[in-house]
Amino acid sequence: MTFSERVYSVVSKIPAGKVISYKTVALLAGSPGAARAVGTLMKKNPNPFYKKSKHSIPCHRVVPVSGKIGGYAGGTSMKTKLLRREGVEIHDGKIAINSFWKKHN
DNA sequence: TAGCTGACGCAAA
DNA sequence: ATTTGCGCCAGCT
Repeated sequence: MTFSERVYSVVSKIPAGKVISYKTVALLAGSPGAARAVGTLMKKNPNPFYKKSKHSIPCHRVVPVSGKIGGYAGGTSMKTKLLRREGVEIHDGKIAINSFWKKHN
């Protein structure tokens, strides 16, 4: 199991309506300080969520710990729309703290 | 093998 | 509250 495989595995488990930070993904993937590397992987994402296959990766649900939108291959405005469509609360370009996914719950 | 890059994070200013 | 600088790590020339 490579780092990238673990990352994609974690991201694919994020429930709709919730988000997770790059940092947390890196942590769950077993490499605590690889937040930046996670971003690289999302950009290279081989399975965009809209394919809706069971292997799709909802990369739009991965955001910065700062609560801002962060980047997105299809444009940040698109990323915001997608998140809102799934029920994520975004006010003035900031994601509500309660929208962050917690692995327990 | 050796740099270079970036959808990040954090601390200092 | 913002902006800037620097460290980070895996992937890609």
